Amino acid sequence: MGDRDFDVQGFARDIHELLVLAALRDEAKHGYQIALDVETDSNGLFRFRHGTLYPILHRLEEEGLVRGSWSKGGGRRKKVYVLTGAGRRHLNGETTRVGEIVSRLMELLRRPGEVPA
Amino acid sequence: MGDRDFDVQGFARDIHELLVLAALRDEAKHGYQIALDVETDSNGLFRFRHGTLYPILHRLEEEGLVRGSWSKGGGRRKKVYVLTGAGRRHLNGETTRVGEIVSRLMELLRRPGEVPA
DNA sequence: GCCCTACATGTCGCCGCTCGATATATAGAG
DNA sequence: CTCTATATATCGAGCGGCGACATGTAGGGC
Repeated sequence: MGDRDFDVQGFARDIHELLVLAALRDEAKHGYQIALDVETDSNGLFRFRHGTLYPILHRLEEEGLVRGSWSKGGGRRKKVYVLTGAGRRHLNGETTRVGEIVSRLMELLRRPGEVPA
Repeated sequence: MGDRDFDVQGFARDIHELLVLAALRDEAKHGYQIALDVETDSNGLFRFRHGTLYPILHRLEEEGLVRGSWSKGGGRRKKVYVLTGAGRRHLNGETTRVGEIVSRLMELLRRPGEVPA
């Protein structure tokens, strides 16, 4: 089991990384688009400031979880990212792990004390 | 609605604060005991380093969510904390809020690829 | 009596991360 | 030709956790 212990800082970072990977699950997108989509899909709950987003994208690319390429089509210069195989596996695996952690967390927080409901 | 947007840093901090408040839900405890209990209750998943725990306790006391008093009984000097009314309300309210956030998060992360028409 | 470990609390500096500010550049509207 | 939205990038400030350091006590083994 993934019983390695929990790192709060890494957890916050992971949430952002996973939101990016999830946004790329179905189609390739450039950074700005990812930010817009995450905000739309979450009804404004989750949002990326660009000072946060771009460094994350660079990090993910370095780790081989996404691959970016500059689109040279006549329009604006955009760096389009696609999910790699490793990225997709990471997304699935970490989603499961995060799901287990939050489920255990909520269990502790909601535990109604000595009186079992 | 609680549609104010999401702060990752505050979220990580809140998790630690809520774990402390939850540990105090049923009985008053001193800091060291809180650390041991959280670790035990979570099977080692969540743990507090004391360099993290004590500052949090001080912060919670300043905010009036817990009240601490030095136990003078013959034993070691311990600062015993009890949950205040405000602390209990905070625990319940924030637990609900965190629950909603993680539920929306997992929804986004687990969303099976939209089947493109 | 003495040492060593577990208990118990506290502070401080480093590091990693987010965020706002700043910079640069282009497309399209008016 | 200016103004705004698009689009990417970097840097400094600030926040928060973590490891290290500091301090002191209780109790068991010898």
